[in-house]
Amino acid sequence: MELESICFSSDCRSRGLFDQIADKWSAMVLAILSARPHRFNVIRRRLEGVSQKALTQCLRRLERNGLVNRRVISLSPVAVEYEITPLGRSLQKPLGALHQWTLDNLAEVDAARETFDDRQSDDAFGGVQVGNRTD
Amino acid sequence: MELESICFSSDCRSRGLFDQIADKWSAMVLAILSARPHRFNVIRRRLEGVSQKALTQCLRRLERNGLVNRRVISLSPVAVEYEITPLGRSLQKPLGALHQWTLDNLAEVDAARETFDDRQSDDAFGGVQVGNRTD
DNA sequence: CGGCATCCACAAAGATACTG
DNA sequence: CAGTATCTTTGTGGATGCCG
Repeated sequence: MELESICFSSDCRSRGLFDQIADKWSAMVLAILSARPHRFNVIRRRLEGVSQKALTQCLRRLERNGLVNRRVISLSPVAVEYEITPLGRSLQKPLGALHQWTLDNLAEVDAARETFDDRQSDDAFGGVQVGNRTD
Repeated sequence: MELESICFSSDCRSRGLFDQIADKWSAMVLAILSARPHRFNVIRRRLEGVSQKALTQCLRRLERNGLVNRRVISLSPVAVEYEITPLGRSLQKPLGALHQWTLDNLAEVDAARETFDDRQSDDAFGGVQVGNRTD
């Protein structure tokens, strides 16, 4: 299994990169941009729940890592467009596969969580309810 | 492109799940466990740089989401073994693909970062050095 | 419009110490 | 051995205000 080839040493630089690219906002932004370039506030609106700060940081990171390009279209009023790069497109597939996995296995994960949480409650006080997690 | 099927609404539950499963420690733990079950400190040692707290939390999360099983082998001295579940194995493939991507594209990302960082410095003070990022 | 700067609250990460 | 508890430090998210 190719997974065994993962490098575990603490100075393996792919660790840091993994952290930078594997987040849900990045995955969603790349998905949105895969169709065509978009402007900041359009992305912001489509990504219900993202703060402007979080989106700015996400786009900066994507830009710095070469996954999107930022283009100023016009000044006054300022218009900025973000477009996906070929490198960004290449990342889309694995990121999409991961997202697909969450979709396919949501139910099974939920079931596992219930089992786990029930077991925790029982362990804590033989049957006494302590309030269930809802996250 | 299947990526377009990503759900962007803020109540889409797959968002939260994405955040829970897409982290480097989880990917590495699953990779380690794919060969055979391992005990806590063995995993800890192979994952150079992970804190005991981070690993505990990671394993708890993996367990709660049904990706690994925790088995107490013996009491005094306490021995615990973690084994990957079928669900965990199914997650390994997409996670591994993501890791493979970081390996394949580290150089290209590095180049992009240099370009980006240089441009930032120039923008700030036409040529005056302000200290380069090293992260 | 597309940001950045600031402040605040809270969550997460680390280090250390202790336990069955 | 495999954690838990605690404390401290760092980071992140939200709200707000300002700018070109």
